[in-house]
Amino acid sequence: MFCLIDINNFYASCECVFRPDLVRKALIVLSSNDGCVIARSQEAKDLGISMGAPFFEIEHLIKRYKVNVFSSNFTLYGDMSRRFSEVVASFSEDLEIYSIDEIFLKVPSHEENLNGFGNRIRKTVFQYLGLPISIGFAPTKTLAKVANFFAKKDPVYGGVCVLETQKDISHALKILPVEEIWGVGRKLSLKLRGLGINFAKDLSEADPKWIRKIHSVVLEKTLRELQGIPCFSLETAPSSPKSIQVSRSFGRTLSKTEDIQVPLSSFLEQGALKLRKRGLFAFGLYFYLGVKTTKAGRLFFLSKFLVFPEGVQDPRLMVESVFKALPSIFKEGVFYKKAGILLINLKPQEAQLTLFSSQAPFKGSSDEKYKTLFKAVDRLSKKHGKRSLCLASSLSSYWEPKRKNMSPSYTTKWTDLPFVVIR
DNA sequence: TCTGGGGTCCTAGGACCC
DNA sequence: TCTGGGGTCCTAGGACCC
Repeated sequence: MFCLIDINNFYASCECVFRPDLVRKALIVLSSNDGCVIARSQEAKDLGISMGAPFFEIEHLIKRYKVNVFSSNFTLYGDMSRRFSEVVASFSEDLEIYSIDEIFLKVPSHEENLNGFGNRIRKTVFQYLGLPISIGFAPTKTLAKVANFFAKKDPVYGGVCVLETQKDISHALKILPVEEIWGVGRKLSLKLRGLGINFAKDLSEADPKWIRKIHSVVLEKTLRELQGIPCFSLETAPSSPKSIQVSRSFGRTLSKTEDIQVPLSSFLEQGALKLRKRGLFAFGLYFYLGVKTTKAGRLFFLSKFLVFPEGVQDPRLMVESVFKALPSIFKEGVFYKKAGILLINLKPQEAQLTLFSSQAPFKGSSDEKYKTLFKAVDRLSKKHGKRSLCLASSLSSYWEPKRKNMSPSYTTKWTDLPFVVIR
């Protein structure tokens, strides 16, 4: 059995821990620049304040109902999240930290009373951290998400919902709207509804092969998970990130080079810090600027990609390269709203000078020889980050073995390259 | 006027190879 | 003149998650 533990209204609940007087009051947390709503207490949700709503649009509600407003404090939330996982880890060794406020758990085999187990976790987390949580139990991760949904929405469960029997599962799927399924987003739910799949039950009863054909293998897995067949396993080992991003909206428009350089270098500094903390080097980096378009709220992004064939971790080096390349996307007189950097191709060690080799057979003239070599360099360049240097090349002749049991042999001669090839 | 920030993964289609 | 079939790799774009 899987179990999904989720903190209710996480950011809002974190703020309440330090302001107990605000428990059971309407409270919201705003994004950076206090632009829009990113978390709401239950009472704020009940007032009709929606997720992601721009602050100016709900200002009248804030005033009328005296809603408590907080700017976000991600350092605090990150710290609470870490403590949350420490407490939960004392209940089971097999756990996956899925997000800042969610943890998947494999239920230890000796736990027979799931409701009791769930209530013990709830009590402990509240006692140690003051955070309210919801818990869902089920045979697959997707179904545990479903169980968690009901544990949170329906007060009859008291925060713990167990979906174990076929009857309970079937009943839950019958009333769960398709867009509430884990992995089914806005677009997909519209598509599914168009096909007459309105509830989770409909998806679970569809033909898996057909679902794969009309959408993807992932949705097929989701379908099987709804049937109780586990397709997504617990990812217990914390994985190394594949990209690191730092970005911000400015809150006002910027149009001078120097004004853009300040946030960019700060982002690179923060990105580099994250790299160092994890012992990673970036072999590529994007930086981008967002310009407001005529369409309300829409941004258009200009970006530039830089390659670091030997890997970077040093922020000064990154800043230098980015500033140098900035004019290629920056224009005087344009008003920028947002900027960011994205570090990719992250690897644990600084690259050594590596020699790559490639072999390609050919017969014939000297022209063909160079053609073959160019091709080999091209292939290597593509394979190893689009920039490589052809330092040397050799030609080998092949000799048939003269006797049985003898391996074929090669003689190698280094060629005189007329020039060095840089790609 | 004012609209977040940080991730992952899949697919389609083209280029290329044998 | 006839013109297969199977594979890999890469990229852009889209969708999803919190």
